[in-house]
Order: sequence, then C-alpha cells, then structure tokens
Amino acid sequence: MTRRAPLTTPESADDMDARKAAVLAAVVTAHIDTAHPVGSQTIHDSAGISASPATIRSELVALERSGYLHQPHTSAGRVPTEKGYRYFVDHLGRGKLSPPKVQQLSTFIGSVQGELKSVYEQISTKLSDVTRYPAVIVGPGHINTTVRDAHLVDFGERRILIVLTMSDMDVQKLNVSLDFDVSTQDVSDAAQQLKALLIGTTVRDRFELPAVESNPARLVRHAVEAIWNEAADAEGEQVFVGGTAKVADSFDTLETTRQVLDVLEKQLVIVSLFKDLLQRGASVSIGSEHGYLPLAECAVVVAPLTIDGQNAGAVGLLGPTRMKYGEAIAAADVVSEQLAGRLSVEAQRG
Amino acid sequence: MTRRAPLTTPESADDMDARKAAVLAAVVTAHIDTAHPVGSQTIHDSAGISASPATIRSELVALERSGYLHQPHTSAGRVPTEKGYRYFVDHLGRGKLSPPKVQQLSTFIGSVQGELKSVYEQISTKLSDVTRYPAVIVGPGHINTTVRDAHLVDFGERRILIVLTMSDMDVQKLNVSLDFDVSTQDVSDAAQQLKALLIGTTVRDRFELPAVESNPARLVRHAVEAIWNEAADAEGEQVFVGGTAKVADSFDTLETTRQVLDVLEKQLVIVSLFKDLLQRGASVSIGSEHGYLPLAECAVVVAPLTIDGQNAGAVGLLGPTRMKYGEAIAAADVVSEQLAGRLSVEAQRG
DNA sequence: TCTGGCAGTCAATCCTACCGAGTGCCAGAG
DNA sequence: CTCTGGCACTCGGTAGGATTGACTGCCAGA
Repeated sequence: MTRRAPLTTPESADDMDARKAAVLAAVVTAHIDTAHPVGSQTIHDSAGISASPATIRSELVALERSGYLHQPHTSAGRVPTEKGYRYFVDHLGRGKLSPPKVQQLSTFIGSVQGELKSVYEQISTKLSDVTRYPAVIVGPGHINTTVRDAHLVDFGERRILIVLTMSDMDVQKLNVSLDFDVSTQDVSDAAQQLKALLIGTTVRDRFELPAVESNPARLVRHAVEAIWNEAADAEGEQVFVGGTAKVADSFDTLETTRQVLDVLEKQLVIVSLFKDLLQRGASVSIGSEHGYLPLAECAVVVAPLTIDGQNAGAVGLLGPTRMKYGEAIAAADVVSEQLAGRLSVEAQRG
Repeated sequence: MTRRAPLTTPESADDMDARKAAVLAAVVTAHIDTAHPVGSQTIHDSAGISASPATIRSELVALERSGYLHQPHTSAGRVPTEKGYRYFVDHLGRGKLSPPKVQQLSTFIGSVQGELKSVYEQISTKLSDVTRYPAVIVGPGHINTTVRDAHLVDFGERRILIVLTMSDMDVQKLNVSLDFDVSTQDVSDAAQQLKALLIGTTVRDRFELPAVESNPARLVRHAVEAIWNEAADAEGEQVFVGGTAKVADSFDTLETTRQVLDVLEKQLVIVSLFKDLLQRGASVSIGSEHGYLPLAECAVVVAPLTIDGQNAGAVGLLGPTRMKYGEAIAAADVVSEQLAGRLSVEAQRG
C-alpha cells in the first residue's frame, strides 16, 4: 500500500494502433481462457484479425518491446504483462456479463429476505457462485437509522444494560458500569429522560446534556456518553466473504491459495485495500499494482457501494491476474448498484 | 454418514504383541513426520526397538498381512492404513500436548473477553494457531438464560417488535405481524402482561395462556407464541471456523483443499458430522470411517462440550489422515474442558 | 506494407540406463 | 523356536540424450 500513482494508464499518444490493440486483446482473452502462452497462429485463427501470422508476429514483437507482452522463452507464445492486462481493462475489455446471469443476480438481490447481515452473506455467496471467484461485500451495519425506543435494564452491582431499538427494527445493546449506586426509581426515571433525549436522533447526533447532578441525571449522562462512544462503532462496517472454497479453484498453487485465504481471514486488510483502491478511483488492481505483497499474484475488482450519494462500502472480487475482468467488473457493478438501490429504499423507510 | 458400526477396534485377543505394537507406532509416528513410506532401517534407528532390521521386516510383513500397514510398491517402505492409524490412536498414541501450549490455551481461554460469539471466534482461531489445523467450535448461542425484561415496540402497520433482555445481558428480538389493529394503550398494556408472564422464565418453558379475548390479551398471545416458536431457535447452536487458511497447509493437493474448504463453508454438514461422531462415542474419525465422501482423506478430531452434564456442542479439528493425533486430541480436550468450565460459570451467574 | 517460406530455438516428452532404498528369503547362530 | 546377517531381487526416482513440435525471427518477393 505504498504506491500512490494512479492505476490507470495515462491517455498519452502512445505506441498503440488499432491492429496492435486487436492483437493485444486477442492475446489477453486467449490467455485468460487457456492459461497458456499464445502464439501468432492462434491469434490468426481468432476472428477479427485478417492479417497473416507473420504480420501478427511483427506486431507481437512491437507489443513486447513496449512492455505489454512477455515471452517466457524464445520458442514460446506471448503472455500479457501487468501493463498488458492494464491496457486491456482500461481500453479494450469492457466485457459484459451474460444477460441471464445479470438477471439471476438482480432477482436474487431483490428477493433476499432477512437481516442486513444475512443479506450481505447471501449476496456475497451468490456473487461468488455466479462469477466463480471469492466475493467480498463490505457494507454498513445499519443505514440511516434513528432511535425508536430506549430501555434501561438494571443487572445489579451497578451494571446497567442499555437497549436501543432502532428504526430499522434492529436492536443495539451496550453495557455501562456505574461508580455509584442507583435505586429502581432512579433507573426508571433515567429511562424516561433517555427516551426523551434520544428518540428520533441518530447515534451520531450530538447535543448538549443538561448539567443537573441528581442520580438519574448522572445515569443518563453515563448512558448517552456510552452510546456516543460505542454505538457508532457497532453501526460500522460489516464484512462478508462468500465462496471461500473458490480460492482453491482460482489459483494453481497451494502457496498462493494459502496466502489468499490468509488475507481473506484478516478482514481488516481487505477492507483497507478496497478503500485504498476506491479512493484512488480505481475499480481494478492487477498484480503488484496495489503494492500489497501477499496478493501480488492476484487481481482485485472492486465496485463502490454508493447509497444516496454517500460512499458506504464496496463489492469486491478476487481472482488470478488472468481473471475474467469483463465479467467480474460487470458482476460487481450489478451487485453494488442493486444492493445500493435496495439499501437506499430501506433507508427511506427508516 | 451411513456406517453405524463403532469406530474403535474391538478389544478381542488380536494379532498384536508388544513388539508389533512398537513397530506399528514407529511407522505411524515416522510417517506422520515425514509423509514418506517408512523402512525397516528407519524403524531400527528410532529409539526403543532393539531388534535388527531383518526382524523388524518380518514384523512388518505380519502387520501388513493383518491390514495395519500398506506397501505402495515392492521396494518401498510401509505406510499406515486407516486400520493402522485407528489402532495407533486407540492403543498407542495417547500423546500429550506440550505443557507450554496447554498453558497458552488455558490462559487464553481464561482471558478472552466479549460476547459469546466473539469468544467462540477468538478461541477457535487460537486453537487453530496452536495446532496448525483448521478448528471448529460448535457451542450454544446462550446458556441457561431466563428472561430479565421484555418490551414491545410498535412500528405501525400492525408490526410489533418484541425485545427480550436475557439474564446473560444478551438481547433477543423478533417480529410479529398482527391481523388486527392495536392502540398505543393496547401495546403498553400487553407489554405489562408480557413482563408478568415471561420474566424469570426460559424461552423453552411452556405454560397455559389465559384465554381472554381483549386486544392486549390477543397481542400477548401472539407474542408469546412467536417467542416459543422462534426464540428457542435463536438460542441454538453457533458455529465458528478458525484458521481456514491452514487448510492449504494441511493437505497436499489443491483438489482436497477445495473439498475441505467447501465442507467448512457448509457449516451444517460439519455440525451433523460432529454430532454423529459424538453420538457414537468417538473422538476421532480417520479417513472414510465416517462415510462422508468429500472428507475421505481427512481425519476429524472432536471433543464434546459438556456443560453441567448437558451435551452442548463440540470442539473439533480437521487434518490429513497423517495428522498429529496425540496433540490434536489433547488440544481439543483442553479447549473443550476449559471452555465448558467457563461457560458453566457464566451459566451459574445467569 | 504485407505475406509466405524457411531455418532456428527451446520446453516438453519420451526413452533408457542406472542407482539405491527397501524388500523377501534363507541358512546359521543362540 | 527366535533372531540375525547376508544376499539376490524389485521397482520408483532421477539423470542424460534424442525427438518432437510449437513457436519464433528474418528475408525475399508480391
């Protein structure tokens, strides 16, 4: 996470004409398909290029000189470099997801029931099933919710449990330990005051607290402060990884599989990687571009989750550098849009 | 999950004398260590057996004839069969976990803070770190808790949210949709009645409901029925898998890695496998013994989680058939005991 | 500028020979 | 009857060498 340069290639007048681009595209798609180096004959056979193999060969030489391709050894075909993949995703490979798959995702997202967490979980699994890559969803734990009701439960020994019912029908709870004794009456008084103060507010809203020093008032102060300090965190991001098993399908050595699994377990790393990419306006990171070593052999596709103009999370896919970028990007986009739409509706209701 | 026979070998007067047993033990431990077939010379070198290689060879022949060992090809050493591993764990390999590791686990379990779920999660990760195998913990979502407080929140459109505060400071919530309108007064009346009925009870306790047909009474009836139907489930089992990445370390092909990951994702399968094993009184399942095909190349170690005499879950480890049984069993036992102890204390407090 | 032809390169594959770890068997000692 | 040392044998793994074929780069002519 050290490199700060933009991930997309500059649009300078470069060494790329139409036919070179077509050849590059052919190499990339063929290699994604077969995982083998691609030769001039194969490119010639692939529809869309009329030139002879010999001509294609000279194009290949040029592309290699410019750094888009690499030749593993003299008598082998060409393999895309990171720069080659990069040019492909930026200029050539805006592939589509097949309409039935789009449909499948859309209707699924529309029909999933249950709590927010379970929704994320199911959708990430579905996305992984459709794309055949492990999928990650980072989303808000709650959306735009206000306090609908508040209760205090006295557990004795100066321990009080605060129970907040939120407008999205979720419930939050948190502990406070007091440094003074309270009576039953104190607690129920404080509960009344707390309701008056909090109902209708967000746990992020701040306001002045009355400075009275009765027991109930002190309890209220403790409670509100606890809520402000902790409940905001609890509303924070939820991370879900679907299709972990697909890691083993996506990579071809146990070692990289191990490393990717490791990263997926440490969810914080993934989240910060996503944020980093999105902040730089990137939707794809190829190989070592992101500068995070354990994922040097991976490509990361990420789509921002934008709810009512607010950046609220991300939908991401992990794969090998030779992943199906077109499909993956399209799928992540579909999911992020649909999910954002759905969450936005829920936010309205809240 | 078809075989119903006991997993342990019958204690019949069998074809095993002390030296054969020692040889078998040497083969198993050496093979677990090296993953290679074990020859007579290696066994001779390993401390504890004074016989010459030639003698050992004849023992090996005998052990192979009885089905404890297998020879991959004529000029290779021997490898344990499932039966060989089985005899080893049942009679020979009661290995210990190194005291520092035991200590590490114990103090960790004693010191983990937070909610039950997070406790399970942290402990399963720790167990996996210590053993280097993926670890699974299945435990009760709540323990022995009674209702401490109950609230109803009216969300309009005949939707009511029931919020139960439990004696372990956890909170449960559930929805009811009514088929009749209720007033604010109805709701608060019903809440009062609900408190009177539920506080101090378990969500499993059943009792006669008064048959009055006022609105509040009908609401109470709906609420209590919903609680009885759903809340018991929510108290049910929680499953956590720690150290997923270690799957890639434990197996030597991508294919089995894939399959094991797949199983770990489908938590229901793991849970039922554990239950099946425990019900048969087994603590180890080797290879195909459990009859569940995708895990045919795995060994499963499981320790029951017994809280106050009640069977309440399990602690398990997955590994290759050549896993370190002694250590794994010891580790699972330590964790299940310590965790049970901890949960039992919490149950008392509840 | 493009194309067909041709010689060259090199990984992958196959074959062969060889090595050595490990066996089974046997005859003799205890 | 049991154990041991010795010996011939087997067979997987490895290393070297020849063969193949999928590529290339280059060049001369269209």
